[in-house]
Amino acid sequence: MAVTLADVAARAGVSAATVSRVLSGNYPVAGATRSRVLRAVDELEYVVNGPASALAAASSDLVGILVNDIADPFFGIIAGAVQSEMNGAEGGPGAGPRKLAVVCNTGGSPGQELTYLTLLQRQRAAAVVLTGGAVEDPEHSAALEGRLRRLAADGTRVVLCGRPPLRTPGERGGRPGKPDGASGEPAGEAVAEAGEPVRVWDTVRAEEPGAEGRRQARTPLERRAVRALLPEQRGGSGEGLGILTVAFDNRGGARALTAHLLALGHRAVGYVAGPPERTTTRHRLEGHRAALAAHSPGLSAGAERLTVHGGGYDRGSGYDGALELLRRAPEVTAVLAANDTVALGVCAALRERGLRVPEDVSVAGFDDLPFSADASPALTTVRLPLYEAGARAGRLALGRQAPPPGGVATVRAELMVRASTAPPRPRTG
Amino acid sequence: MAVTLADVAARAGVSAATVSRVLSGNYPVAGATRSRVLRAVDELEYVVNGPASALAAASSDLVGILVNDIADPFFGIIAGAVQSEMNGAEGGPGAGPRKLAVVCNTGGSPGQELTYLTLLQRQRAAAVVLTGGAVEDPEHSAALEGRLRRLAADGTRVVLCGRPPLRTPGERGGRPGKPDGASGEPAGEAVAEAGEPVRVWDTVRAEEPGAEGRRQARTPLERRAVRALLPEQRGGSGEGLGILTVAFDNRGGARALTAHLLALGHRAVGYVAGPPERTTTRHRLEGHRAALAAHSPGLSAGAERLTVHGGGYDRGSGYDGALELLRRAPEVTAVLAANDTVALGVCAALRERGLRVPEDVSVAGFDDLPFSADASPALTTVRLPLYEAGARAGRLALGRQAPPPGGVATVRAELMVRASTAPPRPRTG
DNA sequence: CTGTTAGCGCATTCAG
DNA sequence: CTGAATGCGCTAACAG
Repeated sequence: MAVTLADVAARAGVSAATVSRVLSGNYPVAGATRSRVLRAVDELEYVVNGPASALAAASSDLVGILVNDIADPFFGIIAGAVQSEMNGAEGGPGAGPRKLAVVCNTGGSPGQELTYLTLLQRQRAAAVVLTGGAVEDPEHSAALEGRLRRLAADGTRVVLCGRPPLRTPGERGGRPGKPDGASGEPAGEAVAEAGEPVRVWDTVRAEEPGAEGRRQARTPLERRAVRALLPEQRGGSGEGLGILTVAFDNRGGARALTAHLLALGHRAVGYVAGPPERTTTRHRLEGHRAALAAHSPGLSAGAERLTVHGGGYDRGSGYDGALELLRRAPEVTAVLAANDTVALGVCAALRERGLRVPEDVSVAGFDDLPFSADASPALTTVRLPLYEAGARAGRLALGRQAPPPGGVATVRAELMVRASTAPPRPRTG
Repeated sequence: MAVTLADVAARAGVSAATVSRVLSGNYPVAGATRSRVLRAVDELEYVVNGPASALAAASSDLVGILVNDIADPFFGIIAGAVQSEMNGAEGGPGAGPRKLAVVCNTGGSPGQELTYLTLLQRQRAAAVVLTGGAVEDPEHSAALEGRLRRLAADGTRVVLCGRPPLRTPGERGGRPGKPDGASGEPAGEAVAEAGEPVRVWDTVRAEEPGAEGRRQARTPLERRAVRALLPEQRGGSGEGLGILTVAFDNRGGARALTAHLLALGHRAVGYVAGPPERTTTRHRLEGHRAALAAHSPGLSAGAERLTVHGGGYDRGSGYDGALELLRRAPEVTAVLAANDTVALGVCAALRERGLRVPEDVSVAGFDDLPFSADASPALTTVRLPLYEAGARAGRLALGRQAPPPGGVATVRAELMVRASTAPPRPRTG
């Protein structure tokens, strides 16, 4: 039904191979032939058959981006950044060999996440980018890790963006690896120190993209031999297979934020956190607690009671969480939120209870989403360079940028002090 | 490198054909053989090669969802709904033949839109869903239409969701078609009448999905014959090729909203609209003007001056637009916004100017996004059943639901009166 | 520079 | 019910 290469070849009076060559553009073709072919392509409105092409070349131009919530700007910004890198890649005329960057919405469900990875593996995706916090259930972690390793082993580039790196073999059962210094150290100071700033790398264009790590076994026989093995025998540990990570310094950011509140004089600081099983939630909470502990053991002890976990990172969770917090600890003079969206919900709840922000209660968010700056009052928050991180993840996924040392880049978080935080009101009476 | 069907077959001691059959599940296989195969699949962690499968079967399991702004919940809700339909489809055990629903972010750019459609066509996507308003540039419309018709002709299901149907041949150069009664009639009444309510259809499961309209020419010879023709000779007009539409009653909704304001007593109603070239903007504006005209010619005449076009459907546009509006027409007692997000920006700007909502100025949005109900004040708006519309679009894209009569379903808009609108303050002096 | 020749991995006849 | 054979449309050697 659809037009094929052969049709174009016939119309241009050349062989199919020649057509293929002008379209891929990676092979010398005479100018005259070239334009003749191009014209035929145009006249016939020919569009390459992706599946056939992928089959023959053993590579596809699909890049999957997994997000936890497609309606959340946090992911929108990252995903958009990843996509923008795909386009900038090669702007050849005609049917430029652009990558098809697509986003898959897992809704935060581990099952969906796995399903999408399988689907992408089936499509032999060129790369997969997993964004946002991971769920920490051990069973799921193992399954996820397996899938990712298999993907990587099959030549799909895997990049994590905004989630911690995969645990290394030495840490089985423990916490995720922390290859840089941005993790759970004593943390006496308030400023976030990140492993590696967002440096501008020389864009290392691979001359033959996709030809680096793939196809370990070249001849058919070798391949068969490898395939006869069971998975355990095949893969090795999977380390060094090139699962890259662009991590956020959530701990450092939260620490800075809490330190800011403490410096203002707050002592009863509530925390409306995200769902407990997510890495992002845990890391931010750890940073918060670290700052409290650094200030005084007493504050640290009371932290548990002042923490409320919401069901998600949405406004509703913030609203509900704030009400619960006020019920549990009406004395709070400041509330930290899981993120900016949650913070807005917190503000709404506070206002409804007749409390002014920041006069009665200070509120702070996280992420510095676009709306935070012009909310009223403007939100004090922690800025994460979401776009830059996403762009970098995109470049790593394309192999257009050298991997960071150790495969992990931690991206700096920056405290943004705005109008929603102020010193606590002096006690009257 | 990756495991293949043949490997599984070898390990299970059967032929490749048999493995293929147990995996597709659409062919009788002995129970014993079946389980043996399944075990081999499991042991080898076999994952079907999508490209190969797609090539052989001439069909893929990719479904593309195009959105204008991935960071906008409006699209998030619709896209999420479409995706949810993909999963519910067939929950077979093992590697269930789920569709890979994937969202592509055009950023509202016509060029990107076309690029993505080409990419999806290249992948031989099973279906494509275009969501949200279209850009009305004639050149782009023509190009877009061409692409869609070719997609449809190639067997890809095309569904429009939240945008008007493709113009019919009789209307070349004119407005998009309006097959139902919800368009630009005199509009004397305030209530939105939609073409067809969101009825619950009997879910018509096609026994052999994908086997309906495709493969018009069965034998190789027939196909060659067809392909030898030029596109113009090939496609026909493209009408009846099954480009389905789930349209929103933007006009009716806007009319109802403006009527509500007029009924409250407002006479100076400002409008912070979206970008002028988008269908959604135009339709909502038309509904607004229709309601003004229905009330009195005088109001209609002044409408132009009270309309400000923003650069997008985001908060910033609302903020800027409101400031511009106040500069141009400080007498406004009510402001309509392009959508809820814009409305929030409008509120922020008004507050900053010292105007209270709704005491000094009433504000209303559009769409009824989740945050609108618990904004402060709660936003008066027009509810569009985004999730239902997306779900329906998903079912249509899968061929799981009978197409609406005429290929177009218009979805009702419902006025939601909340706290952000009130009667205008009586003039003092 | 260009044509010819083999597959890529799978679905699907057609025989058994 | 199962196996062998064929071809989907394209790319990648390998000759010319």
